[in-house]
Amino acid sequence: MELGLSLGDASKPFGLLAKDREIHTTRNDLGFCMALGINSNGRQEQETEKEHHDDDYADDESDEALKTSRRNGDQRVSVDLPVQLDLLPRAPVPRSTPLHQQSFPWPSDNGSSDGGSSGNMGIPAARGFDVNRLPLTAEEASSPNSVASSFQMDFCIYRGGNVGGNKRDSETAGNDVVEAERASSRASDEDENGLTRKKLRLSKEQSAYLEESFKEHNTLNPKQKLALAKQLNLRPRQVEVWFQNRRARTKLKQTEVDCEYLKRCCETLTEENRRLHKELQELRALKTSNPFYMQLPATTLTMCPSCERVATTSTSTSTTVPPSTTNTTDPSKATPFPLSRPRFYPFSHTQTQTHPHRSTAS
DNA sequence: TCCAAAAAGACGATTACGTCA
DNA sequence: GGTGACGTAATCGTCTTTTTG
Repeated sequence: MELGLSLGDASKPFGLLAKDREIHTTRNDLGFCMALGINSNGRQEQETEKEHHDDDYADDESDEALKTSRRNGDQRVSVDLPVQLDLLPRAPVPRSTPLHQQSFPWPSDNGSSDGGSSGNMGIPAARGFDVNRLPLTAEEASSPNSVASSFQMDFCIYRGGNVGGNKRDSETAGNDVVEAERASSRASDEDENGLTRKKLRLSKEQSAYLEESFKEHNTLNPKQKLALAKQLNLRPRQVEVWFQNRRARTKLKQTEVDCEYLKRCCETLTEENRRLHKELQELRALKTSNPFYMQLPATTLTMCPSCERVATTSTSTSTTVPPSTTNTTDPSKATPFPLSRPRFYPFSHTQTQTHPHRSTAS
């Protein structure tokens, strides 16, 4: 099943599935481009490797190292995106930061890449966005859900100065320090009761990098997730949640666009319906005023399917009526939809013409 | 080969937190 | 400083698909 919607450039053929590259390359041309497709087996190819669903990054790492592929390393990264939506600004995303200077370290298809060894993309490992992997005390380490780690990220970054190329002005940094201190206070409280939900704000760099990776893959397989988590020093669960929320936002935007488009279609069709009603009334009025108007045998009214000209054929003559000369409606109110259905123009026409597509004998 | 249970992932709905006007 | 709106990280429940015994 395929469903495609393209707004902004109807002249370009709209390809579905495995066209995400094309969509990306034509981003400058498209204001909005969306594709929905389901491949042959009805779902995106699923990553086969199993991964724990946990909140402990350390466990993630150790478990991941012990995992073996159930399909002999069949770590295929799906190319066919079930949903493709490009709602991004036309301006290309600036890649001036080191985060964007290199491609994403997606594990190769053979699964040989561990993400960590495939390149750091210019990101200093464990520096800059170290949210959860900074040195933990034994107590903190025993509490993987503790928010102390996120506090440590903030505090470490700004206490340690410009770490990892995070260039923030002193004012922002000062606010962050205050925020970090607040987080520290909360963290200590939360560690005691463990009830309050923790929430961290991803840095701009992290968000930008996740955004870039989302443009390449809107879903992640476990290896990709782990690699991304390593690169950004986030927990895999955080990456997973971010992608989940990002997909939800994309879908929401997509729904909004769909609604707007359907609304415009509805308005246009309503206008067209109103116009046709008006035309019908005019025809009925004409018929009433001239009761002999449509007394021709039905078999004498024919229409050319190609040019939509109505020919009133009699035993000896054939009269064609060009639509443009007989349409009583305002041309400026013509529907923007291409009207492919045949239209009947029953006005009498004294001028006898030869139908261009048929001989008078036929 | 069939089947049920388990596991994993995705999604929708919702909550809760951080930021800003 | 308080407050509401908004964005978003995080959680929960459910469903679907795949794997496994």
